[in-house]
Amino acid sequence: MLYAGFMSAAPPSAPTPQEPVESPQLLQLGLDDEPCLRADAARNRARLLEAAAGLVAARGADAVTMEEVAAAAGVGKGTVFRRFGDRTGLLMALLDHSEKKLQAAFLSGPPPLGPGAPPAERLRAFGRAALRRTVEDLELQLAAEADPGRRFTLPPYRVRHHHVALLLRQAVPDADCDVLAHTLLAQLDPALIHHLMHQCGMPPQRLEDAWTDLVDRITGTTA
Amino acid sequence: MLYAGFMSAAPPSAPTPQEPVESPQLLQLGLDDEPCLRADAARNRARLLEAAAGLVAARGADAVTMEEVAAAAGVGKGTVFRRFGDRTGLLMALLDHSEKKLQAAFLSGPPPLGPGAPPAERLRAFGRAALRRTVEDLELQLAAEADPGRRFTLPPYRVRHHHVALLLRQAVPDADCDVLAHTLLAQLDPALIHHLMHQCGMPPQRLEDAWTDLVDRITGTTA
DNA sequence: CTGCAAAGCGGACCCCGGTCCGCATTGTGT
DNA sequence: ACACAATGCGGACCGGGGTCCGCTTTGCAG
Repeated sequence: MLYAGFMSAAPPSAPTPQEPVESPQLLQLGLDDEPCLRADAARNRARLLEAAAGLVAARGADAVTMEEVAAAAGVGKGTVFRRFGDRTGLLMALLDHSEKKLQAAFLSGPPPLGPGAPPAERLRAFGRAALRRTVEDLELQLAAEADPGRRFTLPPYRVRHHHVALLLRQAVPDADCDVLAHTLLAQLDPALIHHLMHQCGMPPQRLEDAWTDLVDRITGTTA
Repeated sequence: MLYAGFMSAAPPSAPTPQEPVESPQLLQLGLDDEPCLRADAARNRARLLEAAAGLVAARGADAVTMEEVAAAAGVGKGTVFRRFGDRTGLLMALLDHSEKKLQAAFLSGPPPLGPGAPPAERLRAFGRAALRRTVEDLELQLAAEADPGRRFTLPPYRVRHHHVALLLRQAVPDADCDVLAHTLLAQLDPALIHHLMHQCGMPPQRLEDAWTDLVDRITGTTA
């Protein structure tokens, strides 16, 4: 399970010794953020998030430029990138709160989402929850989708994948659950949701039904 | 089924009256390309493709810049964009030939890929073929992935989706085949393939097996 | 062969994401 | 209180994708 570098042919010579960003690669399991920054840094971070949220809300995620955010927060462009790594990082930070809430719910909340219900049941609940959460701020999720290559290595995805794979192993021990989990998660991909809802005009209910049906087929359960 | 604009909040005022590009939005069903260009245009197009192919082969897809391609072909940058629309367009044009071949094979080739075999059988064959074809030039496919939003509206994807949905409707008439087809196709996504093979170290055989297994589970077949 | 509209060309230009590095701010040890 | 690392800041800078518009080429009609 080495989740290292990944840039195709980039020489891994110097592992870029300066890289605070945030939670560089590790699983974000809920409650680790903000590794005690310096006073001014913390203040700027807060300002940036606020400014970004405001601009995004006002003009839509992909009409907002990094420089604008910096300006609105009253800091320099470099500061934004130092803190959040890149555009995707900033956008993800904006989504972080609600993602954490979802994570908490399916990792340790009450059944059927959390532990306690049978796996197939939990899978169905997971899909419903994730779907609704995604629909809430679709636009932002969409804009936060990194270049296709990184998608699967981003912490939020990894957590979801780990969870779904776990449930699958309980429900269908004879399947290749690692791969299957990716397939299931694909049906919750913001880009797909957007396509189905906004371009094909499907109602959210249909997506929930499709998820349920898929889980039923794969686990062999009949609802 | 309106597949219009799609840019979230962009004013659709002027539908950009000049847009030759190629096969703007329609299904590419095999044999429509090159709507008779002017002599010089055709020559430049050929030169560009050749130059691009050369550079990509030599230095890897994402180390090649549009300006380089233009220079190598002895034309101006503007010409590249006029002909191919954007970077993705150029890359896709490079993949066009092999994609057409695959399309021909599953649309009208011999069974089990083409018509004649039972649907579940055809689905299995489709996955195998698509998988192998994708592995062949993974890097290019990866680089050609557009921004996530456009993925599902690109002609090659639409053709595949249409095909898979058709087979599904025959095999499992009671399911939501439109959505299900997207789910199946997700397992053939170049980005996922790359992740599983190059970052998780899975052998191609395992992906083929996973596809077969998935088809079996969904169609209820046991073969 | 010639004239002329349409089609195509090309490179200067813009924009934006991302980097870099000399300077300013912290906060800690004494 | 002071000095001095370490940490962070910021804006000049760069590279590459994509656009624009005046000029050239093409090829058709007469």
